[in-house]
Amino acid sequence: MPSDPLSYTFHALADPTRRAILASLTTGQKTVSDLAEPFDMTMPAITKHLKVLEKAKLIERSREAQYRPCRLQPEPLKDIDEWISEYRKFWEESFERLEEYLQQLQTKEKNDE
Amino acid sequence: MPSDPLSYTFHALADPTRRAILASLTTGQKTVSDLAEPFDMTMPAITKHLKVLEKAKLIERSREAQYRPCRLQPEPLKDIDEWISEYRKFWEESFERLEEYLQQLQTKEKNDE
DNA sequence: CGGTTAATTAACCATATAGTAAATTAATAG
DNA sequence: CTATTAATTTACTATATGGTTAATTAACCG
Repeated sequence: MPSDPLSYTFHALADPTRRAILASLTTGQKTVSDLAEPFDMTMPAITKHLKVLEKAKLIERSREAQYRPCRLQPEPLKDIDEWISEYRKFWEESFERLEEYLQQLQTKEKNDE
Repeated sequence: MPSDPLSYTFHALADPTRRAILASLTTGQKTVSDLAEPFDMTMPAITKHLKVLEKAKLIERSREAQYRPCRLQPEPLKDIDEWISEYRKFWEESFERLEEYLQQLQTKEKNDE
């Protein structure tokens, strides 16, 4: 388990349950029971997922009476977005090549008329 | 190991060696030995990392004589970019709130003059 | 106080990962 | 054909992950 922040974030996102938890938090803060409800999984399993998300700083937790509400912390996603932006030109280039190819096809069709 | 494509991609990216390999491939295709060279790691370890990247469709491989050149396949990064774009508004909102707060500070300072 | 609800911790299990060294495959070069 | 280079496969290790059940902590309610 590499311990640099970017690896932690990617690792935390590499699980559909954890991504679903994040999605669920986009509508506002939730308790652990709220978050666990849609999943066919015991509470300790959810607690573990939340720890992974917390370690990656993707969520923040507080305490309200016996509840421990979680809320989304988008900063690490921003870091991933920045990392990935270095690669954006590669799929944009592919897209340009595709466009070019499609234009060539169209030109060819016109010539065939 | 969740087997949906997005989880595979995030998992593949959750390792600094694999991200460095991808970065190295941005300058063009490379052989396995080329890719292994900067790392203090044996060849089989690199082969394993390449398999993870290949399974995630982040690289594509071919054969040229006794070499097996790798090249970048950016499509899965595009998928991640699309996934993350759903969350973009969250850090943009935070930024807006910060801007708002800074403006309030400035207004306050003017009133204090 | 005693009972209930929310959540975590502890102990455990099966499987996956990340690496190694040694053996093997595949193609080239002489 | 033989030796060399590139890379993979095999077999093995240690550690991490993702889940379970049972026990424990923490705060509220009557």
